[in-house]
Amino acid sequence: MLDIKFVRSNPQIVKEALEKRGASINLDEFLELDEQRREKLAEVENLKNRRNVVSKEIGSLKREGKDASDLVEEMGQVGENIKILDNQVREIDEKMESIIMAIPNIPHESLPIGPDESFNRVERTWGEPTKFDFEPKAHWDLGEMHDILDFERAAKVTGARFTIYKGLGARLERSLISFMLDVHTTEHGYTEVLPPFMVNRQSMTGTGQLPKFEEDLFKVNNTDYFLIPTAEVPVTNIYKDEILNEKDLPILHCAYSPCFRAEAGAYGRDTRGLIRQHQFNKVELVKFAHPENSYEELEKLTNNAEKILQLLELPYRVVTLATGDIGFSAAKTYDLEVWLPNSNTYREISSCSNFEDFQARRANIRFKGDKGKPQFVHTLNGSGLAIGRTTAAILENYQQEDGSIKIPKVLQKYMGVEVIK
RNA sequence: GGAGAGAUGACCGAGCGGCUGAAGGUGCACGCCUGGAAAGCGUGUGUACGGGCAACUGUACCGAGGGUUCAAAUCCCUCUCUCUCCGCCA
Repeated sequence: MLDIKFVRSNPQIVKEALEKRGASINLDEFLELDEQRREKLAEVENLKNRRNVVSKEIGSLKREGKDASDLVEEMGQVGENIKILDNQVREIDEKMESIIMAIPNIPHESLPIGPDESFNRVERTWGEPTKFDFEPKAHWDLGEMHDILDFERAAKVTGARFTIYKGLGARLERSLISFMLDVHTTEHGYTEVLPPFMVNRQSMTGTGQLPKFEEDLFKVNNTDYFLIPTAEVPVTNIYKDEILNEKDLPILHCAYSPCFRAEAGAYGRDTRGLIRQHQFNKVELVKFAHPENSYEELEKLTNNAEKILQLLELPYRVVTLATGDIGFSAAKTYDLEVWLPNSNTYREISSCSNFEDFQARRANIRFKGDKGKPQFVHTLNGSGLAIGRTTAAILENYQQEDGSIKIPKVLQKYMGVEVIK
């Protein structure tokens, strides 16, 4: 969420930011409530002060054995008034809360401005789109050909948008998980975490999935738990309500988890293959950074994710999301897009974002140095990478004319074979 | 699932109706001491919100939410979490 003081003193900046995003929020109502709240607060605090002072008087009078019944009676009335005002303040608080929790983050000034993804800016391209002197097959066809991906039986076991990995397919998926975690922990300095795959409502609110996007989540029946849509949620919330030591920043975590997404509103899109599933695997990178250098940390994090694609020798490009395409909680996002030969296009395989203090304020994650007050940390995260889409990219980019699939050099020791045929 | 114990500041830990924002300790910061360090000594050290240019000041906060009371960390109720024992179990 945004800083209420900032909203109060810079309403124009906030309005412009919301406009760039294409979000509509009734900010004036919020500001009006804020004013009302402060009035009521002053009133009730005066009464409470009176109560505190008089209660002490009553105490000393009683100790001296004197009569205090006048004061007691007066305080009875004051107590009633306090109760009424407290309720009014709470009502206003709730209204303000529901408004500010629905306000998205303010986009960073470096973003291209525009209403949709066509305004995204390509920053750089690595490698060349893979060339074939035959018609490249789709990864779902390759998967079924080698009997390593089974979509039909998964539909029988569960439903649409689920996959059974089999044999070397399962092994490829597992190899990618291990490979990515190994690179990030040994070469990039991240500490591995294996978090819970379900979280409570508070955690979902902390990172910004709730209250606005409940329909995108799977909720576990008879509990208040949700299946995580990304490891970002449990890992970011590790330090919820904590004050970190400034010296420990930045804190770097990487985590493997399955991800569960309802994909509401995606009917008919990407219905074939591994691209859009209700359950997929992902290795996530999460950082807790000092506000002074969080944008440098974003560059590094993006580079860390890119490194995986480079080691796998998969062609990709880096794109800065435009103001209208960026996620609710993010201030700036780089998408990494991998080349998929069969669809003849780049597809998102990682999304690396700086949330600044937006999530930290919601989840109450702060740091403190030797001097000075606690401040909110900046949180960042990025996929490093989405495993299912990586598998798809490998199948399509590494396919041979006879349908066999070469295994990228760095994966061969994990796979135990050099080719799937 | 059954029985019991507990949740207090960065951390440990006292307090169990009013004089407690909270003893004591640890940690941390600053100063003294030292050639330098350790030890020792001294001083300081909560958060949020409101008001004030500021010094400062008001309110709230002792797991969360309700209640009793003139007054609650302290009494009552509900919930959450942690620990111990029993049962069950990968």
